[in-house]
Amino acid sequence: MAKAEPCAQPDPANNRLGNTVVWLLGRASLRASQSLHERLAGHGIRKWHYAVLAVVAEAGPITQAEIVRRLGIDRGDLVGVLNDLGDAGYVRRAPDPANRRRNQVTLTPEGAAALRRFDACVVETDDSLLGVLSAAEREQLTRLLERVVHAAN
Amino acid sequence: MAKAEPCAQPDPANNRLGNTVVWLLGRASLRASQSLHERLAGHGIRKWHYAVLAVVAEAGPITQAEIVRRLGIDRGDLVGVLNDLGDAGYVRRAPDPANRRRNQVTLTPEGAAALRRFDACVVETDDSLLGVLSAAEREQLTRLLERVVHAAN
DNA sequence: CATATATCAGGTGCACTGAAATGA
DNA sequence: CTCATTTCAGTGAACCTGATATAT
Repeated sequence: MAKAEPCAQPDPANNRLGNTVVWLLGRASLRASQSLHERLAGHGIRKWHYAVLAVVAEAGPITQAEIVRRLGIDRGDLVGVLNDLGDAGYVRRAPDPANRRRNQVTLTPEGAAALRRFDACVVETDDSLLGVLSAAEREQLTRLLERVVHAAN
Repeated sequence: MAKAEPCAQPDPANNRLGNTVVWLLGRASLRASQSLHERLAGHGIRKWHYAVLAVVAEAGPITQAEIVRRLGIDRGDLVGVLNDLGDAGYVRRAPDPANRRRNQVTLTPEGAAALRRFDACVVETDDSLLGVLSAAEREQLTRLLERVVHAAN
């Protein structure tokens, strides 16, 4: 038999960071963000350009305040992103005649076409990040993350 | 019977963001980071102060380059973090006599005591973030994230 | 000479805050 | 007057690059 040492388990007090979800999430998210950033940079956009384009495409004409609520983007940053997307001809921004405080943001056909090109970046990012997981594990991870995110309202 | 519509499944093409791991990771990580940031701010430190303190405690006397390798912290930012930790009396920084290019970073007893106080912040962050998951699911998530992070070397 | 380490300077994307202007 | 919406200005933490000084 071996010595009386208690089994040489990995001491939890000796791996403070690697055992915490907050730390693992940060590292995984950083890698994923970097990967996505590189791919989107090839199209001359950043992550919020893609996200805003996607939510405008899916939620139809939408106000800026509603985009903020759905995406969590900073309200000030959104102004700049919409300026960029407008300059590129991807969206139009017009005051809502029913409530002229609001801006209605609308997707253009050019924006819809561009979004379809950008979609590949996100898919490729997920694929490259999750290559070590089986399809079932990937699905598991997605579901667990969804629940954590939706709970943290 | 209802209309001939095909079952009203959530259209995958109509939820580009919510179905991608890169996006879910980003949102989950942001929430977790904010939670940790608040708690550590109560002790007057930020996340890298904690991480550096932890790795110095666990890896004994260690050089700055090795801290960078283990944590992924920016080499320039590490200089400022070590200045803060040194001013607080939590670590000492001295040139390695065997290789005077290197600095040996050592934990002080005050640093060890402080680290034990800070540990609660990370535990509380994980607990508050993962309250919706069962213990088994929490373990699952940790394992999946570990594999993703370790694969993305 | 080249290499490794530590430091410094600068820039960027992103999250946050407060304040202003406009209109319901 | 209160409230919501948009816009603008400024701040902070984190990540990145390049350059410098020092020692191997």
